[in-house]
Amino acid sequence: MPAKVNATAAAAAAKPSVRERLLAAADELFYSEGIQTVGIDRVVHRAGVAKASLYNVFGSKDELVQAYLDARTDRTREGIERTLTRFRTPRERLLGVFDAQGQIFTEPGFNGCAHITASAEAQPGGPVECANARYRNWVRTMFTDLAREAGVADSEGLARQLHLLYDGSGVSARMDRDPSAATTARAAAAALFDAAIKVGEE
Amino acid sequence: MPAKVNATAAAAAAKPSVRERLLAAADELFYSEGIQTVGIDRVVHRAGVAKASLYNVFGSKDELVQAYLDARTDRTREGIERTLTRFRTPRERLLGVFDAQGQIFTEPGFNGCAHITASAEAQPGGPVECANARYRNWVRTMFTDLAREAGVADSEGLARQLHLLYDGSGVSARMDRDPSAATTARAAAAALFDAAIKVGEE
DNA sequence: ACAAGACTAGACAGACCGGTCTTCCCAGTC
DNA sequence: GACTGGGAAGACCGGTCTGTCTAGTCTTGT
Repeated sequence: MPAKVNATAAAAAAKPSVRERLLAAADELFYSEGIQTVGIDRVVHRAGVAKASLYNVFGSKDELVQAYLDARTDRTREGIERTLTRFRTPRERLLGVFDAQGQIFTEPGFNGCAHITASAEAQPGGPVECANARYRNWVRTMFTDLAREAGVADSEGLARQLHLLYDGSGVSARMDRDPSAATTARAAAAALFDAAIKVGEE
Repeated sequence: MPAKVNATAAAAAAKPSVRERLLAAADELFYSEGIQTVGIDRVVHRAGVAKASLYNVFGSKDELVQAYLDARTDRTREGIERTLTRFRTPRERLLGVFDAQGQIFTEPGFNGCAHITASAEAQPGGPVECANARYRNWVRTMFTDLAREAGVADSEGLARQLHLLYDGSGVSARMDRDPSAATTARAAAAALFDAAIKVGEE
């Protein structure tokens, strides 16, 4: 057993698994060019993997897309959580989400929120919609938790407002090619937060 | 000349022109199912028009898409302007944009902002991006004008914040299937507006 | 050494795409 | 009644798509 673990670990170090290579290729191509426009052939070629392997690991393109979106969700969550460790006060942590967003916006190759883009391309009822629901559920609960920890009475209501800013910021950063949308959203979030706190104090 | 005008007017009354039928069909199909998913054949069949006629009126599918988006922009503008006539005070008119949005969200067949969806499907640099830039430019100047008329000192800054809410509201209404996103956005807009007015009074 | 499974390479099928082109019909005009 | 031009119908072309299948190679455990 240890021998096998070492063997696979060494193989993973030398070369990522088929699944990882496929996910990496799918992420690069789907995110930058769109899901519909990128065909399976380009993904497998970029991954250096046979087509049959793709259909062995994932059953269809739809499932590959779903895995790509779920991986995006995980990476986004990790990035935000890492950024939030830099902040101490609850208010800073709440607004820090938009700082993390601004950081994402300035990364090379940024092309908007992958989930919004994928939603526009996918037909309703498919696995893409499920992945998007998971993502949006996480964002909302994150905002709700941060608002509650900051002492906001109507944490759920503020979270819904901040989620709108979060989505709108992503849309603007992509369509207007304006990374400063994050700072605009942060300023608006600060005003909404302060107003919500003031209401609670009354 | 008058005879010809009467003839074309009568024909238009009896049956919309080829261009109008194509635009109507494109609007129904592109908006509800997506641009990439719907092929030219389905559009011409729905419009009751020959394929050659489409390529006579519009040079390509891309141009048809552009015309479809521009028509959407016009209809949205008319709808919002019509709604705003119901409001008197500048504050009510500013927030009335989100009332108009809420009305759009509850219309049957609502499927999100057509421009955001189209942007996700189109490749950058194409005519779709130009149509989207026109739309977004109009939205922003509308918010800026309304904010200035309401006496907001930093009308441009508030307009950018409200634009984020406007976009986020459209995204949420589509992806969460929640038309109440408009009322959430309206409440947030009211808070941001009141905060902006208060800052100006200091 | 050898068997078994994982993986690659690529042909193939069936469907659909945007766009062009031909053919035919039919209403309006002299 | 002959002519004409706009539009309808749809065949057709080259290309691309997803997904399947075959055949061969390489690795790994025994």
